[in-house]
Amino acid sequence: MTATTIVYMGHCNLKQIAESGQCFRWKQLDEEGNKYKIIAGSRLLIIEQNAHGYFGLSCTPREFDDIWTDYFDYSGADYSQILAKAEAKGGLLKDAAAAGEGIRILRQDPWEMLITFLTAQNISIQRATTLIEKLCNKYGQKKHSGDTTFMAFPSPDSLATAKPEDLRQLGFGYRDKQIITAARIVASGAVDLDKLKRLDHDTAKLVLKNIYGVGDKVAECISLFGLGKYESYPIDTWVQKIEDYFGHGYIQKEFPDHAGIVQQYLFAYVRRHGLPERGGA
DNA sequence: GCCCAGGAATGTA
DNA sequence: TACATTCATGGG
Repeated sequence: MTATTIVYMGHCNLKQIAESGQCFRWKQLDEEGNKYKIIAGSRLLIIEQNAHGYFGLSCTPREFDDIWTDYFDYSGADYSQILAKAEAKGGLLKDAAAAGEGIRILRQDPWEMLITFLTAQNISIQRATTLIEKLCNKYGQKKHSGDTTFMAFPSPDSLATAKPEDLRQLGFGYRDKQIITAARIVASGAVDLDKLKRLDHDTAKLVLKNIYGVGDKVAECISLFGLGKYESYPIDTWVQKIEDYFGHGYIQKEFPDHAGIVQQYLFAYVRRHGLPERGGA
């Protein structure tokens, strides 16, 4: 990689983030899961995790400061504090913190999150990754970074003019209309996703759910990964079991400002260890 | 062939 | 409010 910049990033584990289900355009480049090609919007970053929290990056120090520190969420939450609080609770929360240590909430483009989680509904993460790659190849713009060529995430304009039958042909199934109508709403300016960042969570969620195909879970994912709202709490089929275990609303009550981060730890736990033995908290 | 995959919209009671 | 059904498709 060219222009190697070495930086320290605490509480960051690339493999953990890559497997956390929030990013669909990370490609593992080595055997161990220490090196990835990341495409975010229309940017590319090669990143490699070395020992003791040091990382090699394919960008200049200035690009790291201007773009990637924000992407990796180094201007927001104090992860060590949240981890410590979860550990102190003991039981499953302690185990979840251990299972999820190193996960960070990536601050991604809300437009990209909208289309990504519309795509990912009711299919496996692996299949969603394949579909999104096809979408970028067909509707994205070709970009260059050094000697590497890559496809940027498609613009709203580009997807707004896509044909339903073409999306079907790619394998999107019934999501074709959802994606095209969402693209048209954003391309027309009827919904300004970036402005949602300045609204409170509940209001932003109402706007999102008003988009055809966006239900509770997808809205929470967009809010968490695209709007940077840590209080968002996506409840999927796995986390639903966790809710049954703790009692409904327990996590959000105990971590009102950071439920989404804890949700990521719990998700990491159930995917690795399966569901906990019995209920009660 | 059957079942599931980090769901959402619609209909029914 | 709480369930049930439908929607497409690929992979195990």
